[in-house]
Amino acid sequence: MARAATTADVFNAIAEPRRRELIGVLADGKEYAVGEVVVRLRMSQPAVSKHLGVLRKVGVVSVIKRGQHRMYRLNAAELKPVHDWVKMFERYWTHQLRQIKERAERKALERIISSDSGTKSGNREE
Amino acid sequence: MARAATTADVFNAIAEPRRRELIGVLADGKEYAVGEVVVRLRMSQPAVSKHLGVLRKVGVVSVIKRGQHRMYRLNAAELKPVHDWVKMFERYWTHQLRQIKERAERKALERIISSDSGTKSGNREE
DNA sequence: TTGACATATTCCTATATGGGAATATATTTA
DNA sequence: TAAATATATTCCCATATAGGAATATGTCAA
Repeated sequence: MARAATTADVFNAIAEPRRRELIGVLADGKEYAVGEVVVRLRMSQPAVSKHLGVLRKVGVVSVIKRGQHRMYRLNAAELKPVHDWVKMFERYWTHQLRQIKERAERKALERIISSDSGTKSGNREE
Repeated sequence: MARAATTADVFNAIAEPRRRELIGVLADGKEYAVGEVVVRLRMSQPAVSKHLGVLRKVGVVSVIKRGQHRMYRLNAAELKPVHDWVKMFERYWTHQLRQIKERAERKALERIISSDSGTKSGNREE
């Protein structure tokens, strides 16, 4: 099997740096025409259109026609799955002092345990 | 140019669902041998090794040899860039009531504006 | 209608993938 | 030393890219 499509889910869609930049432009919640994004990011127009297309397929942006322009708007709620997933690890870098303390305690505990029964690399249950 | 390598950065590395599952196993902070992961996720051993290899290249996991085992441990701090980036959009889905109210206000404002000067799709500065 | 403008789509190509199968490389044990 | 065990690596291939260039499509204005 090949790599999953960029349009497979939000995680794949935002893996591309240019697309994150794109989202960054739309981050103020206002709507932008393709041409505006082209100017701001100094990308080619087809590139912008394609990237916006990917983001639209996963729902991260939405479009409405207005005259000859297509106005793109961020649909930030679609980024929530990413936030939810990575939030699980928040505690690893917040509260640095508490974290350092806990790590020290854990190491001390490991020392005590390993001076106990040996190295058999036991079956960590199951 | 082709798509960026999965080892290019954390965003690309975690785009693959199996790798997020892998990280999920290591999420308790303990160290795991490859074989343990193979059993827990019911993936083939080469697949696990390869995925762990990707995660190691971007620094999300670290390895130490212990006997004939390679013990993998999560290096959660490397996920912080993802957290930092997506945190910018937190406000869009928290405080739902406030959010709904703001959206209503915005729409009302837009109605007022559009009944004003027309559709010229003005140059949003710059 | 014709032309100017805004955007999307198609065609191209080098590149990397993920998975399965087979195999190589340790390391422990008998 | 040889077998067993744990893990990594290689080879294979179908698939999808991202970007540039060219072009198609759609919309407004004269």
